[in-house]
Amino acid sequence: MRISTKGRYSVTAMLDLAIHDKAGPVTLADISQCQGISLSYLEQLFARLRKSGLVKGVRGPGGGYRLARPAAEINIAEIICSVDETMDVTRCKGEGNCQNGEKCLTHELWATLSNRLHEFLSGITLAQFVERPGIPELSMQRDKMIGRFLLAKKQAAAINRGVFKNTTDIAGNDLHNLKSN
Amino acid sequence: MRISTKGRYSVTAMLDLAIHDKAGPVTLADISQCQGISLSYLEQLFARLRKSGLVKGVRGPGGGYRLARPAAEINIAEIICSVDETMDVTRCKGEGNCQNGEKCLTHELWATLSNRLHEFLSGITLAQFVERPGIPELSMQRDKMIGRFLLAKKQAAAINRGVFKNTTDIAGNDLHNLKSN
DNA sequence: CAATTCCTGACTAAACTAGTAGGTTAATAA
DNA sequence: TTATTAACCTACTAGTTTAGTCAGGAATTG
Repeated sequence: MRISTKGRYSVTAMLDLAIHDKAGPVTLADISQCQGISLSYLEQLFARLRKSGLVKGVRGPGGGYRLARPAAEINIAEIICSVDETMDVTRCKGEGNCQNGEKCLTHELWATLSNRLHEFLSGITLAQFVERPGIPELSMQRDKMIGRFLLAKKQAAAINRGVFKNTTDIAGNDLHNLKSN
Repeated sequence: MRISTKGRYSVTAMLDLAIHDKAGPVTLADISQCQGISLSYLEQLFARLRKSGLVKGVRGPGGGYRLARPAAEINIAEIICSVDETMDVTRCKGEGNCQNGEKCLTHELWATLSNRLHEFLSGITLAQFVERPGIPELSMQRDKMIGRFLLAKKQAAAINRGVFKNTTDIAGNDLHNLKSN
């Protein structure tokens, strides 16, 4: 496991998705502007997130990205691993021949530490962050302030088209069961 | 906080130091050979560890590196931070102006996660790993197997010179109070 | 004295980061 | 139907970091 800016960008973007998940897809252009990350770079990161089955893209106007699973079922370790391909844990590459055909001790110790770190990050879900008290209100307030009108517009349009009639999208997770690309 | 191979190398090397601390200084050449890390690269890493006050060097024949403090007082986060200079946590660099003069939400969330990670790694000491059952025995056994005779020789020589008479070096931590470079 | 080992600085190939550029494809709105 | 939107894809790139080499100097020991 390795944690760099790449992983941080991805976690940040995924949190953004999780916060706005109920309002429909979030465009990369939106995230790019809000978080100060270049659009093309975001596209590269999201290509990996998509391949890992963490997000799904919705094309066309009103499209964007949304979580492929409920926020409660996505943990931080997954996100980081999908963009920062795990670095080789040991020098001997599993062969374990660094000490006369046996694994040397420190490798084993490091592997243990590495596992513990992974377990720790696996235990933290996106939902845990989004559901902290005050976050939804703050989020909505700030989106209005900065000009994320797109989401509001999209949501209104969707309601007009009757999109929300047959799903519980606005309230939660049912949409996650729909088929994707 | 960022975790890369650099940090892994350092943690691995520090664990090696901790394991052999009772037998006296460990040479970088030793670690280099055992862990498969180039000597000069190790020297660069140890320059930082030394500046951070985590290790101290002992020059001359029979010299090497040893922990500057007892293994129980050195945690993993310190080691990683001393070689992998902490990356900037947020885009707005503490100015918090990324959303109309306010910190944007995800930055705050990421900062929280980052802190939790740091706390987690701070809570793990070198001693916790070294003192796991069976480690000292395994360590000694393997050192003999692979040809870490240097340590044995050094230790014998030290005993002959009476080095261990006035300290509890062979048993523990008293040597840590001696002055260094 | 010679050998050992830390210590320092300059240099470098390869990899990674963070982006740019220039498209194509699918869905929606006019 | 046509224009627009936004995902999706590929190739390229300046700058940084990684992981290392090389060449020497300084302290300590035998």
